[in-house]
Amino acid sequence: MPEKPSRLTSRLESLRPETPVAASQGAKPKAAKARGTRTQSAREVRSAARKEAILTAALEEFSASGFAAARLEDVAKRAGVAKGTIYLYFDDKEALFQELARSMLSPVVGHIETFATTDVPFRMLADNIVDVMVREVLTTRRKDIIRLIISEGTRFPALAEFYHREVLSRVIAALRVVLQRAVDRGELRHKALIEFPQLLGAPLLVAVIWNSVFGTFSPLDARAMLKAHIDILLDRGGA
Amino acid sequence: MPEKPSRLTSRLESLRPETPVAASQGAKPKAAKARGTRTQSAREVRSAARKEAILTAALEEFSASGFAAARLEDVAKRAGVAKGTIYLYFDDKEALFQELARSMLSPVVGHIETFATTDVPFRMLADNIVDVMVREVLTTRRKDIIRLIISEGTRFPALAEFYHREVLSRVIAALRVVLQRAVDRGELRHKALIEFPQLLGAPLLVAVIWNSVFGTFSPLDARAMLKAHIDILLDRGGA
Amino acid sequence: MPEKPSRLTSRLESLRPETPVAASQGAKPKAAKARGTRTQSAREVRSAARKEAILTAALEEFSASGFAAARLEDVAKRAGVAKGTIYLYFDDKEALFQELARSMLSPVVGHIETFATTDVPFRMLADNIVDVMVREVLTTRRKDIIRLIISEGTRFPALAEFYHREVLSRVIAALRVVLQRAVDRGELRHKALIEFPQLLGAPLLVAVIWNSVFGTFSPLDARAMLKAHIDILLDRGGA
Amino acid sequence: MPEKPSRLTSRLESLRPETPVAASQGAKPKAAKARGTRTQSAREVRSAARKEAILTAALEEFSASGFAAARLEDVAKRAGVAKGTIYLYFDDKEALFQELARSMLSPVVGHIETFATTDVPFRMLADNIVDVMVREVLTTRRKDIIRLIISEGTRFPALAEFYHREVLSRVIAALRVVLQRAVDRGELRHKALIEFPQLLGAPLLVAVIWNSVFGTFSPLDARAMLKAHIDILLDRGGA
DNA sequence: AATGAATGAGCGTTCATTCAT
DNA sequence: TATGAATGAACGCTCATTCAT
Repeated sequence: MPEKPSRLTSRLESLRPETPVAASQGAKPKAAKARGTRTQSAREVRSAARKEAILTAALEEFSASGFAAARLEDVAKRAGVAKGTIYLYFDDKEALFQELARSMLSPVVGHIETFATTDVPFRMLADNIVDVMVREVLTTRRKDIIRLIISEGTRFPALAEFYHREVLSRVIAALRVVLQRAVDRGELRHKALIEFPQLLGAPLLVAVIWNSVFGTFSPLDARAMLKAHIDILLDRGGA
Repeated sequence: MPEKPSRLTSRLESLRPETPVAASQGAKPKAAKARGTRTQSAREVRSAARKEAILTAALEEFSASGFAAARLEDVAKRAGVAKGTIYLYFDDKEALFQELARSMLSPVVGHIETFATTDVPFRMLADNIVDVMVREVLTTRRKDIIRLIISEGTRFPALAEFYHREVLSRVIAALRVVLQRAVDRGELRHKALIEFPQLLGAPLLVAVIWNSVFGTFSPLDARAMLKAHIDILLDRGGA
Repeated sequence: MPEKPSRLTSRLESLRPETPVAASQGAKPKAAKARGTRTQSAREVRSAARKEAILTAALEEFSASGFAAARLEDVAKRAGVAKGTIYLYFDDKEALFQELARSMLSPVVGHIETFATTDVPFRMLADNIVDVMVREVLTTRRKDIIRLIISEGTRFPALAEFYHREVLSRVIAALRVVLQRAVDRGELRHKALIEFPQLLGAPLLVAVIWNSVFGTFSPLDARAMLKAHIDILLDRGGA
Repeated sequence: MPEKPSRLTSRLESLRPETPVAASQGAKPKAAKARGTRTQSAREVRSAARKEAILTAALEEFSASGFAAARLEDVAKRAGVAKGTIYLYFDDKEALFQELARSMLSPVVGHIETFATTDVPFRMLADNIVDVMVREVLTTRRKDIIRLIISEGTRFPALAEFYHREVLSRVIAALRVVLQRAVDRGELRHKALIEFPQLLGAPLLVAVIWNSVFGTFSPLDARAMLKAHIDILLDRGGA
C-alpha cells in the first residue's frame, strides 16, 4: 500500500529535502544577508552550493570518523575546496558540526506536526510512518545525523538540547496526539504508549544503530522489523 | 517482587562484577603468561590492581570524551599512575580501548545463556529481565560501554564483531529460545518477536541513549518505560 | 612667546601636512606615471584619496599592532576599501609599510635644513624647537612613525637607512650648524653637544616612548620635561 | 677610574647575572617546587638548564623578529629542543615572552636601590653609572630586553606595568634621592633633574636604540656620548 | 617495574596574496 | 578599477608514544 504514494504519504514525505540546506538561502560567506526572496546572483548561487558541498562533505567525514577524529582537511578535499575556504562559511570546526546537525534537522522540524493533524485510521498512519522512516531516515544520511547526535550529544549539550527541543519533543507531542486519538477510537489498546511514545520509535533507533554498527556482517531487515513492531502493537499478524 | 532476590534473580545477577576484569588472569605487564592456576605473588596482585585501575579510569575518560578526544594523560592521572605506565600494560591507545570493551563484556558473556536454561513463566522472566537491566546496566557503567560501542563501533570493526559475536548474537539466540518457549506455551502471542528479538531490547537502548544524551534536562523513567513495554507485549495493564 | 606664531615658528611648522602624502604625485595605482604637472582628472584625485586613506589606515593598524601582527584586512576595512584594492596601490604588505614610513617622513625631509639657515638667538630657537616637537610630533601621529621605526627598524634595514639618511643625518647636520653657531656666539657652553647632537633630541625620544608605553597609567608631561632640558643646557632656571 | 673596580663599582655591578635566571631555581617543568635551598638532582639541574636554554633562544629570536614574527620552532631549534618541549616549561608563546622579560628584569630589580644608599660624591657616582650602563646594558642582551619592551609594551600592558613598577619607578625614585642629595651638597645645579630624572637616562635610551637600529651602518660611541652628557650636567669639560 | 621529560607528527586556524567577476 | 571569495603556506599548540633514569 505505501507503494502507491497516497496523499498522506506525500504529506509525510514533505520532510524530504535530504541535502543539507542552510537555513539562510543565499549563503554569503559569514554574512548571510537574508534579503527576502530575490533572484540570486551567480555568485550567491555558487556560494550556496559551496556551503552545501562543505556540509555534505562534513557529514560524511563526521559520520565516518566522529567529530574529534574528523580532519577538516579531508572535509575540504571531499568538498573540493581549500582548507581555508571552510572558514569563510563556518567559524570553526565545532560551528561546522553544529550547523551541519541543525541544517539537517531544520527541514524535519517544520513538518513534524503534520502527523498530528492528519486524520486517518491509526493503522494506515502507522504503516505510513514506517514507510517514511525507512525511506527518509534509514536509507538516507539522516540516519548518520541521528548516530552523530547519539555519539556526540554528550559533548555538545547545545546540540542535544536543540535536537530535543526542536525534534524529539515535538515528535513526541505529535505522537501523543495521534496515539491518544487512536486509543479513543479503539484502534489501539495500549494506553501506556501515550506515556512513552518513545516505545513507538525504539525499533527505529535499533535499526539505525544496528545497521551502522553491525550492518556489514549482519544486516538487519529494518522495514520488516518496524512492520513487525507495528503488527505487535496493533495485534495484527498474531494469528 | 524482584525486590527479594529469587533464585532466578541471583542467577541473572551473576553477571555482576562490574569492575573491569582483565581477560588475562595474572596481568603480567605486556607478557601476560597465564602460568597455570597459581597463587599470585604480591607483585602480581599489585600489577593486576594497576591494570584494573587503568581500565576503570579509561572507561570514565572514554565515556566522557569519546575515544579520539580522550587523553591518555587524563587516564593515567585518574588511575594514579604515570603516563608511561599505561604502555606497560597496553600496546597503545587503541589496544587499551579494545581491551576495555572486551573486559567489560567478557563477564557478561558467560552468563547469558542462563536465560535460555531457566525454566520459569515468561512473565516472571520478563519482569526479572527488566529488573536486571535497570540494576546491572542502566545504573552502572555498563551503559557507558554500550554507548561507546554505538559511538565507536564503526571505527572499530573488530570490536563491533566481537560484541556482536560474543554478546548480541548469544543474547538473541537465548532470547529466541525463551520467546519460542513462551509462544509454545501460549504465554506470548507475538510470534514476530521470535524473528526480531531486538524488539524486546529496543526500549533498553532507548533508555540508555536518552538518559545519557538528554538525561540532564529531560530525564526518562527507564524502569517505568521498560515495564510498560513488557506490559504491552504481554497484553497486561491494557484494559 | 611661541604662542604668537613668529616667522620662525611658521617656518618650522611648515613640516606640517600630517596626513601621509604619497611620494608619487598622481598616485596612479601601481604604475604611477608622473605625467608632468597637469591638472589631475577626477579619477586621479579619487585614486590619490584612496591611497591616502589606505596609508592612514595602515599607520593606525601598524601602530596598534606592529608590522607582523597588523592585518591587511583591518587596514582595508578601516580605509573603507576591499582587501584586494590595497594591492592595486602597493606591491605587498612590506611595500605598504615602507611607503607609509617614507610618505610620513618625506614632508619632514624638505624642511629640516631650515633650522640651520634660520638666524635667531639660540635660546629662542631652542624654545621653538620644543614647541614644534610637542605640536608636530608628540601630539600627532608622527610619534607613531618614530615608534614604528624603533620597533621595526631592525627588520627593515632599508627603512632604517632611509630614515637615517633622509631624516636623522640631516637633522643632526643641521643641529651641528646651529649648535656650532651658538657656541661661537657664546650662547652655549657645552661644546660636547656639537659632537653628540643626539643629546639634544634624547628627551624627545624618551617622551615619545614613555607616553606610548607607560602613558596610560603614568603620563609624563613631555613639554615640561623638554623645557627643563633646554633650561639645563642653557643654564637657565638653575639659580 | 671606572677601570679599576672600586667598591662602588662592584656594588653597582651586582646586578650582574646576565643569563636569564628563572625566579624559581629548580625549574621542574610547569610545577616548580621551590623547596628551599637543596642540592638539585641531576634531573632538576638539566631541567633548569633547559629552561634557560629556551629563554636564551627566545631572547634571541624575539629580539631579531619581534614577538609576533618570532617562530617558536626557531626558538626550539636554537635551544636544541623539540617544539613540544617549550610547552613543558611555558604555557604558550605569550607566557614565554613575559617570563623572558621578567626573568631578565628580576635580577635588576633587587639591586636598584643600592644607588640611593651609596654615599659617594655625585660625580664619582655619575661616572660609575655610565660605566655600569655600558657594561651591563649596552654590551649585553639587556639592551635587547629594553628594545623589546619599547616595541611590544603597548601590546603587553601587564609587562609594561611590571617594568614600570619594578624597574623604572624604582630607578627614578633612587635617582631622585641621589640627585636631591647632589643638589643639597652643591654638587649639582640643575634642580629640574629632580623632577625629571628621565633626563639623566635619556641618552642611554638613545644609545640603545641608535645602535640597534642604525648601528650597522652608523655606529654611535655610546660611552663617549654618555660621558659627554654627564659632563654637561656637571659643567665639566665646558671651558 | 615505573616514571615523566622529551619528542615530533599532526591538526586547527590565520592571513597575505591572487584572480575571476 | 575594484571587489571579496578562494587559496594554501605557515604557525601555534596538542598529545600519543618513547626512553633514559
